[in-house]
Amino acid sequence: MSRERVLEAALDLIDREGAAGLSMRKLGKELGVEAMTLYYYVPNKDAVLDGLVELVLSRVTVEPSGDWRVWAKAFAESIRAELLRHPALMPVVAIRPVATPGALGMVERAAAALTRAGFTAKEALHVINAVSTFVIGHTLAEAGPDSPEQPDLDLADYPVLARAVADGLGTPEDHRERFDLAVEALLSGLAPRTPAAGTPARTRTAR
Amino acid sequence: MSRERVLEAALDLIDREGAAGLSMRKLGKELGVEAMTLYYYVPNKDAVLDGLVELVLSRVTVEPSGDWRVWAKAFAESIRAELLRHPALMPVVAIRPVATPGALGMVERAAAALTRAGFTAKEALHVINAVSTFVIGHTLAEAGPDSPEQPDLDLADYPVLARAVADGLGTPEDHRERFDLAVEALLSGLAPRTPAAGTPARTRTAR
DNA sequence: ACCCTCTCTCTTACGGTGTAAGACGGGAGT
DNA sequence: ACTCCCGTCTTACACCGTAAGAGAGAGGGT
Repeated sequence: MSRERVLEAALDLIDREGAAGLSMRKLGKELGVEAMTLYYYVPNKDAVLDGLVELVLSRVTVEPSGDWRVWAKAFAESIRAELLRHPALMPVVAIRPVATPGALGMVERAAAALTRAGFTAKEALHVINAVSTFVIGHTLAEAGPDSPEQPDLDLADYPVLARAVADGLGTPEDHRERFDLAVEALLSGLAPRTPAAGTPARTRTAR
Repeated sequence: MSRERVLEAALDLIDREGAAGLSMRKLGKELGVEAMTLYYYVPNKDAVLDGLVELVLSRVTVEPSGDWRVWAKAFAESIRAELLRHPALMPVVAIRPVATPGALGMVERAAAALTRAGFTAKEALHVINAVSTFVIGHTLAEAGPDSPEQPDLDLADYPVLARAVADGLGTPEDHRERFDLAVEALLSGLAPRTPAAGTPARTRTAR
């Protein structure tokens, strides 16, 4: 028994029964142990949730080399992929900011690479923020509980919407398509404000 | 007493005590009534939450006229503004898809305007999706519970990050700045795929 | 006058939740 | 043998959402 085993079982349970289905008692049962025993390995339920988010996000990869737009897109795709592996965790991820050393390290690496591409430090963080918040927002909508789909009230007196649905809006491939489209749009619109990019910009401060 | 009064009080309570502080019993007390009485006006707690999201989102405005990028940006800003008015509601908003007639009507109007700007119906919905998911993701990060701010472990062995923070990353103005920056980037990167459009720019390079 | 029905509110109760406080067994170290 | 600590369990509390139904009061029909 260990914190890791607890987190692992919790992730399993959430994948299987949804975020609402995770309770300390059930989690204990899963591990053949009484609920209170968990508190020996984990301070409280929130810590479990935080641990899960950290666990999933720690599997995201960034490999900053070459054209920054290329690896940034791969970064975005990596986040989306890891998140989609555990759709039921999305509401949890959405809510909790991650500030673990691991996550910060990743951000730092990406930011450093961006400064090499001509961005200032602050701009670099803006880019990372834009990409990651976008991916979370998008994936939330994609993996979240699908809309109630109320029986017949929302028929087609929304012609444009109806047309789009007929053209395949909402299918899984469509989700991918609109993710690609939007990420590319976002990245293509981002650029170092200082026009002298290409080669690493000279910084005025000693580093 | 009415559904509206219930929702109003619920929003108040959430603004004051956070999303976790909203319980049927407290909400009843707020209205001088027993908890179970609320169930006469509302089928269950989830319906209250849904109602709140709808309520807040119904105050978002779109006025599609002129350059689509201009009103789309205003649209994005309107969403952000309404969401920021009730930060504690963010986690709730993030989780629940809205499919009320009102919301659909808004989407329909925006989509129709976009088709007039040269987008296909599906592309139009993609644009709306990109903008709204982005705004939600971004605002979630902005208004969500701020990071634990663990005492001293995360000092500056993250030089780029430290530099950015020193430059004002994370201040309220910075949030606005990066929102503007990102929305503009996103919009400038979006365009009807079919080049034969009404008014939009015909240059394919990002400005 | 009666009663009936409808609208609204309350009471009681059940099965769940997170977790604080502390008891208990057993192996390790001296 | 005695102590100490580690890991687990028991019990308990305050809270939650809500199912079931009782009861008060108003209003109309006869």
